[in-house]
Amino acid sequence: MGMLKEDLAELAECGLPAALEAIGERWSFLILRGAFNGLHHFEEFQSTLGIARNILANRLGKLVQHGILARTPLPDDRRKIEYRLTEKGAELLPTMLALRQWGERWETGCISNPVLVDERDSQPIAKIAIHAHDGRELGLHDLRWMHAEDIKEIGTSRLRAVA
Amino acid sequence: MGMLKEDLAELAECGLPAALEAIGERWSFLILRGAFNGLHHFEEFQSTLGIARNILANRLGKLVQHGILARTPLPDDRRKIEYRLTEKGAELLPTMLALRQWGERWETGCISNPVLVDERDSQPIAKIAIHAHDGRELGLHDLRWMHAEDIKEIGTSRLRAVA
DNA sequence: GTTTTAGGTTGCAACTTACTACTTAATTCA
DNA sequence: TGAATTAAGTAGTAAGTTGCAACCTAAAAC
Repeated sequence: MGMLKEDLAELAECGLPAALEAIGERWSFLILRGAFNGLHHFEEFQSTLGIARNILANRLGKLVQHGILARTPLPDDRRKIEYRLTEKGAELLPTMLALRQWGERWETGCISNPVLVDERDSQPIAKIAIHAHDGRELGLHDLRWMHAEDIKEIGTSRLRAVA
Repeated sequence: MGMLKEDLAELAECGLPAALEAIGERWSFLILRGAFNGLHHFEEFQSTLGIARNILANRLGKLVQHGILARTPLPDDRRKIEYRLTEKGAELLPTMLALRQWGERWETGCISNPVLVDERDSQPIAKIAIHAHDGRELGLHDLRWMHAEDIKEIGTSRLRAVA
């Protein structure tokens, strides 16, 4: 994969540091995984993850501040607080899956429950991968770094995916 | 997305904690991003990222231990150590991109340099997304968690993607 | 053979995390 | 209604991690 040795300063501005600021602390990612798997309450997170209560309170608070989780007291039992993924939080799913798949492939060596499946046919999802704008899957050698300014728009078959 | 309220114990065994053990510490991810963008030497990482030298040494050491970076003294100047991504490390690229894209979409609000493009047509890659085994893109509502044991193999059109 | 460079290590202060016990408010139970 | 329980969170303190600056070592350059 060709790299640009220049523009290293620009690295500091990319989306990664911002993302890590929001979810890069110890436990944040595991809390999110819990949320994706159906945990919604303080005590559920605490007993499932075994995290210290003050750290959990702190992390939940930060995730809420960042708009990743929504905090709602339930109307029928106002002691109970429900933490639920917002759209912003839910959009971390591809990241989570990619990291989990990597861990399964290179660290644990085995696929673990529960498995995410396509609702239509109950078959496991494909491995998270890099695709061209037209849908072709790209390997590491099909890729290059480029300056945004140098990219020429061409007749885009089905762009819109780039966000 | 349907969740299973059971098997929370199993969460502890999934690939995520293992992955986080390897790259979940502060700075590790940014060091990797540097490696993806062409950094190879201690002083390059240090001056580009502004990380403390002892922390950098510690993190590089852990990444090497985990087989994510390879450490090679250069033959023509044996003071110089080259850190280079292994295959295992390079396979973190989808995770990195997914997280970076999320950060750009939800935190910084803008796309930043350098951009990863398809070498064939120099167009930016598609957004990292979740796909069915047959290649259809899946939204959050097309997904369900399931026990691996309950999944029936069916005539797999082009499986092999599941890892 | 002195100086410079690359890649570290060391010591210490500041910050973060973890463990345990306590608090507060809403709900249930007797 | 009043006592016990539960959900969520706070407080105190010990242990671990991070960050800064100065120092070290071996190879290369002058």
